[in-house]
Amino acid sequence: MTSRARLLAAAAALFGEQGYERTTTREIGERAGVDPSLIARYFDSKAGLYVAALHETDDGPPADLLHPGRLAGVLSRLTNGPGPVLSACVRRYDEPAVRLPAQQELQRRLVGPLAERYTADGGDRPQLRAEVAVAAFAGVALSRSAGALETLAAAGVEEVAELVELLLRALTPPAYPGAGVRKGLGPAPT
Amino acid sequence: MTSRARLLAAAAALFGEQGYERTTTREIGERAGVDPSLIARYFDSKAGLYVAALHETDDGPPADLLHPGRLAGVLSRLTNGPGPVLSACVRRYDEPAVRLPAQQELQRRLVGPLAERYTADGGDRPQLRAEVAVAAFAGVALSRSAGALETLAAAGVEEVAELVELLLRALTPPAYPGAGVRKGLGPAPT
DNA sequence: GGAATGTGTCATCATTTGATGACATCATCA
DNA sequence: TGATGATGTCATCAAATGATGACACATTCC
Repeated sequence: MTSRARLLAAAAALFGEQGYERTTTREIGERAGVDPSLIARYFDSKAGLYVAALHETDDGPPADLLHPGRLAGVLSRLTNGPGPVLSACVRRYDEPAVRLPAQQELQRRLVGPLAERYTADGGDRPQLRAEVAVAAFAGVALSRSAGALETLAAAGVEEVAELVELLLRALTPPAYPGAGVRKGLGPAPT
Repeated sequence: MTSRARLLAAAAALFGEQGYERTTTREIGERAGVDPSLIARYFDSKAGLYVAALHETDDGPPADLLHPGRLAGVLSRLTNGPGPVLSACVRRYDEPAVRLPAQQELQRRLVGPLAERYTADGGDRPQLRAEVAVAAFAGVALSRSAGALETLAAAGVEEVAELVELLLRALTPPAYPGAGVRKGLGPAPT
């Protein structure tokens, strides 16, 4: 594997585990087995490497979080760390060169698909509900990997996914008070 | 106001706005109008000041997040920033001297009361559900102040509180699939 | 008055971090 | 062979940051 690719992989992993600011270029170089100065050569700067690494963790076409199995899939993929995209949801990045691309990825991968589903289901403010849903999901996923909530951190992926699914479904229009009819929600989770 | 108190207030504000790591002692000193070296005198270290500031933002006896009005209250108090306690939920603090106290405050102020309510309501794993609820709430609150989710950041407190209440209520036992009976949940939010 | 204690001011240190440039090494190709 | 460009190695810089100690000033108390 080329040094450039090694740097990219190491950066994606470390940014995902620790976030942008707490990851140092020296650390990236060490994990990649590559001199850190090569970061400047191939990506200009740490911020450039971050942006490049963002697309590295991309896993195919974005799927709805409520798509069967997707929730558990995303959760289990985050056992090694929160991932750069979800971190961007909660953190305040000072450098715009970092914040903007992360924001776009967030919208494209998670918020967008959910907003489509909510729109299709009808009801008010689908975009807002989608963002609340993603924010809540991010909170759970990040808390789980942060470890401050011990029971949550120790719980299994299945268990957590089940509860989060309840959360996300609560935001679909039928759950609004007064709208009593529940659409088909698929089989009840075990 | 004494210099010590000024430092404490400035620290509580800045730690809340930016988190622990991104807040520098010089910044705290500047906002407090006090020489940063006094931090070492009164609180030993930056970590010591953080722990002291944690209790500074304490607002009376901890109340259940589902207590009427409390949700909007907490949310509106966070307009200036996420607050140190919620940040601790999602972030991975390396220094144990910082992580442990923050973790305790989190449990005492937010998770504990919710767990009590969930326990009283019956159902499985009240502690886990309480932690998921707090994590989801933290995600929404932090995302709102982080600004990466634009619609959420622009939405009013009332609107957001209403949606978050839906989330939290979805975790009470009656919302589990198969348990169709809804207990009295109080008046439906407007 | 004078010691003692508390409080504020300043200079400075050691470390970390992102970035840069000089130089060596190697591959490709004419 | 020798030139050219890509790639790797190393030393080093400038800035930021937490921490520390020396010193001055004030207040209190005997």
